Amino acid sequence: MEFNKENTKDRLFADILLPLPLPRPFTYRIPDTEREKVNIGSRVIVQFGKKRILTGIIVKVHSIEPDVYEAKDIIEILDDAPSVNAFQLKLFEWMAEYYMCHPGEVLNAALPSGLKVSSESKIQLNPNFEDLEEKIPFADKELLIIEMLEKKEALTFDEVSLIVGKKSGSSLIKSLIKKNRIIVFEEVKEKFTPKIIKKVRLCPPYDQKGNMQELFIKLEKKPKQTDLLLKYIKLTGFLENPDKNTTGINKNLLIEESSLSPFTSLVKAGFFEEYEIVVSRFEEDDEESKYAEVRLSETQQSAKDSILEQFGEKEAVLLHGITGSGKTEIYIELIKNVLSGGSQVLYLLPEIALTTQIVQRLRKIFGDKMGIYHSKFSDNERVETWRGIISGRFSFVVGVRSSIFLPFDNLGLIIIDEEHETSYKQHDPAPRYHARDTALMLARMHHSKTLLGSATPSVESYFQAVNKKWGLVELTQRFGNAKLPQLIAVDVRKEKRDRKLHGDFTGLLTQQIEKSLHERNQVILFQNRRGYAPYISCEDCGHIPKCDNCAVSLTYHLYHKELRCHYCGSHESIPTRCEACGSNKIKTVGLGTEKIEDDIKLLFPDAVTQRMDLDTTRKKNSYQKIIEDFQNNKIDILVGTQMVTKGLDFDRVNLVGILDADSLIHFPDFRAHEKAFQTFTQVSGRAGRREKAGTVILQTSSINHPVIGKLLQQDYSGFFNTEISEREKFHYPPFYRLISITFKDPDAGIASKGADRLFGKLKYFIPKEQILGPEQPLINKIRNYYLEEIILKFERNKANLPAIKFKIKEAIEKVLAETAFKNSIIVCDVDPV
DNA sequence: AGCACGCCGACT
DNA sequence: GTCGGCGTGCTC
Repeated sequence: MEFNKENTKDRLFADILLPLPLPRPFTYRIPDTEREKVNIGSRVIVQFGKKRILTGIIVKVHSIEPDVYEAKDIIEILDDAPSVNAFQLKLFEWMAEYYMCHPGEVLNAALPSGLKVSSESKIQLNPNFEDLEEKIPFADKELLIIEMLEKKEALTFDEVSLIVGKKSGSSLIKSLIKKNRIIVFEEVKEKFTPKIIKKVRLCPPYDQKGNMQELFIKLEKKPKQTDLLLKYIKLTGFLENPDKNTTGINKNLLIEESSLSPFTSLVKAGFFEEYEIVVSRFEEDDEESKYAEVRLSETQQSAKDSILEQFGEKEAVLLHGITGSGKTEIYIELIKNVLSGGSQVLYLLPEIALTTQIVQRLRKIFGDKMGIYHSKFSDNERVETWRGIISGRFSFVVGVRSSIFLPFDNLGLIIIDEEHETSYKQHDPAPRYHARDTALMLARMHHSKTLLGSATPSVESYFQAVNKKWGLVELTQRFGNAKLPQLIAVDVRKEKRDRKLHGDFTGLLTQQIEKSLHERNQVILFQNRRGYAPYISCEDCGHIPKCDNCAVSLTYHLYHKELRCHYCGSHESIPTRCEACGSNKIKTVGLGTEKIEDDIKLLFPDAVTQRMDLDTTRKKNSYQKIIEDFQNNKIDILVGTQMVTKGLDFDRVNLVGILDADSLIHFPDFRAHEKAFQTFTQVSGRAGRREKAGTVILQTSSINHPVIGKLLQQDYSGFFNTEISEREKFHYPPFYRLISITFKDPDAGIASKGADRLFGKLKYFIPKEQILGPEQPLINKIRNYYLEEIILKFERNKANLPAIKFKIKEAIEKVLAETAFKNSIIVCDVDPV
């Protein structure tokens, strides 16, 4: 409902949603000067508290004057047209309610920081300063600052520190304020800065071809300037087509390395003019974009038809297609359909997949209609994508988790690729949302359809499909003639008995690696653990070094020569002697990617081995570099973590080794089997992309484990059936919904007491058998906070969850209000992954 | 979340 | 005696 801003003489107020963890919007007065610009969804600048300046969003306009407090004025309305639309506001609200957080936290996660104004504290001389008798003494450094302010008018705190040194900066400022010599003010500025390039063109009348002769005569005795003019003519093609002068030329293209002075003379003489234009940070195609042709196979075509047909009655369809079955082409064709119908498309991908080949491929097809939203993008680039959607420049966005927040107003299709990926769930700061589930809600709001794709669907999604809530399309053949890899499990225990083990490598695996290398093929080795060894231990007393802040053993990193904590990132040097008993017999236990890399280099000294994990890909382009090297056959053996399981399609990989299947399978979590099945299937998919079938070797000590069995047969539905009955039996998703509540406190006793207290409150409205815990999680201390966990289980569609969530929040507030728990933090995670 | 106002220890 | 520790409560 739009408030009639013309027909009222009343004072107008706006409820402003602020990007803070506060329960409700705040009411500000709209100054008469801003009345015309008032729109729901527009950004405003307001003062919040004594000095904070924030960007908020107008969520309501009304004329009800608050009676218990004086509403402050909105400082400025930043937008002429809303930056946030009604769909988004509705989605934010839904997320806050569903994920048990504050709407402001959702807003904070949603708005790219380039859309928030920042304010910076600056100092200036106090105009009212009077010291006629000059009796106030100033220190030398203070005088220095005053001198600077007389020249520059205003300085930031950082600038002050630069002048007088880092330590004394703030104390000098304080002292000057005290002496009334300076005052502090807040400078507000938009963070987004458009990209501007400097251009050059000929001034009239020389923009006419006929006047060229005259110009050359004028420059007769100036060879440098003549050269520059000739260069301009040559680069622009001015003589062939004088219209080219209107678009001019990039200044730095004209100048290049040469001296500026001939150019400056030409400008001064009025022959050239310099001007600036605002350009996009993204490349633009000049050609009228015509979608490149993609030819679907018969199977793909019928899959596509089936998807469209099922969209007729269902809001979502799950595309279950084995690795290499050609899902991407189907997506592309569907996207084309929707785009030509005039609707928008969102294509969600996990972070790592976005860095790979797929984006270039889509770019070739969709050209500049396609926007990208990626966490490695700068703020300015993100704002351009955001604005590009509002302006209609982008009707199709490929993006990561957070792209569900973009200002779509007419979605026709959302594609969630690699639907099972757990990285779609945000863990740490609130909102702890799942992009897949949120996208389904977003689609519903737009009356749009959702296509979920995976080779190994999550149990939850597959359950929706087999229960006919969603449509289901299955692709069981690899595209073209590509063969499925052959999976072999090797019993590590048996090999150990038979003394066939080479360190951590079974006889079969070493043989196969040798064979692959000999055939000039490539090998991928997977180990889901980075570092050299998960921990080190003293051979004499068994002591294991632990992190001081977290309840985990420290991982041994050979390359950096340190022990590191994978939870808080702290590190220390490797001890030469046991810190408990002084023995120097310290051994490494278990294996990580570093050790595998090391051992492989010893076993196969002639092969080029590269490691790919968090530690080798931290730098911006290192991931890309490794991929390229691998693609160009500069690497024979690639050793890596999860990272090697995603979207790497290389023809020459014919062997994949899974070093230790057991650690994933036996991980203490109800989703461990699912995760193991998915991960192993995904890595296996890297082997053998063409006619030749690849080989996957799986080293395990639990050769008879059912998950291994299903995996070897690549029997997804068999796996699903076993898994789903376990889930039903033990009351887990998808039959039950989970909410995890973590109680954190720097004191272990208080954490435990607090969790008990919360439990006591919860049991009044939640049946006891639906509350698990409180219990210490496996890792019971992270970053110096002790953890206690309570898990709540609610039978699907039976409980009134919104009401229960409300009561949970009340209970939490009550507990936190007790003084004993003043340092405690309580975190709710809805649908934890 | 951040920032101010407010009450107790080690220093110019 | 003050500077500064962070504890509590509020922000339209």
